[in-house]
Amino acid sequence: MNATLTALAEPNRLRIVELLRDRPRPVGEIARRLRLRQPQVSKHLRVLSDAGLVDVRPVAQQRIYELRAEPFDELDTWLETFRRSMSDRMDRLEDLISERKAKKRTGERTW
Amino acid sequence: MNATLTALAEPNRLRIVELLRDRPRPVGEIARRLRLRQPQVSKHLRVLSDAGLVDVRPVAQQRIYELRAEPFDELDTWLETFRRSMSDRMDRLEDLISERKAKKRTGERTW
DNA sequence: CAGATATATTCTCCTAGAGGTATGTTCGCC
DNA sequence: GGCGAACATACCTCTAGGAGAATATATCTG
Repeated sequence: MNATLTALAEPNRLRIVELLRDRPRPVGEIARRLRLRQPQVSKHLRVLSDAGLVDVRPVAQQRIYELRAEPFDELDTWLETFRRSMSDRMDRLEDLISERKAKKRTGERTW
Repeated sequence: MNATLTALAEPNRLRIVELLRDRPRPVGEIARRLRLRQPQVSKHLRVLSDAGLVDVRPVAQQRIYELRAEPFDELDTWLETFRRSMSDRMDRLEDLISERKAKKRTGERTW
């Protein structure tokens, strides 16, 4: 989880990931499109690979990098539980507000 | 987007966010629960606040911090488009494989 | 095998940012 | 008004990691 977030937190790595979202690509193409130097791209891809975000597939001298689904699924699951508890809290807050308004109408003391 | 990821990429900040997921809390309580020193917690909360991940609400000398929903919604949207294109690619790959198998059966040359 | 192409690795430099300690600030209470 | 509690800020130190340049490695072509 933290590995995934750390990997994605770097701006150029995020750009790389967004490039790979469309389709798998070789290192050189990524470097050209993002106007980055090849060694930097290789290094960023290394980090993404270590974090399990991408897979490599050699084709001749090229290395085709592509995204792996799992980390994104995990992130999604994590977010899901998040959005759930946050909307729960919202619901409770709204309940509290409705309750308050109701009591106000009857002249009852609120909170 | 990047601000959100950067804020969440720090381990202790992630722990703080997960603590706040349950309910809003004052600084001292966060520090106690996570066994962190108060200044560190304040600094991390500052980062989270600047990134728009939390809101503050003063109550006497306490500052109650709570999560904001928006950044998580954005992350969710971003992830959505991701999962969509990735499963699309999977679908296309599966199509390719089925097609290949079909041609193989008829003796036609594949790829 | 020589040369070209594609990529990875290494080293050095430099900056961002995390932790620690001390201090500032605000509020409540006697 | 003085004291304590809760929090923020400032300053210092130290390390992780990103950028750049040079070099190593692998593979294809002739």
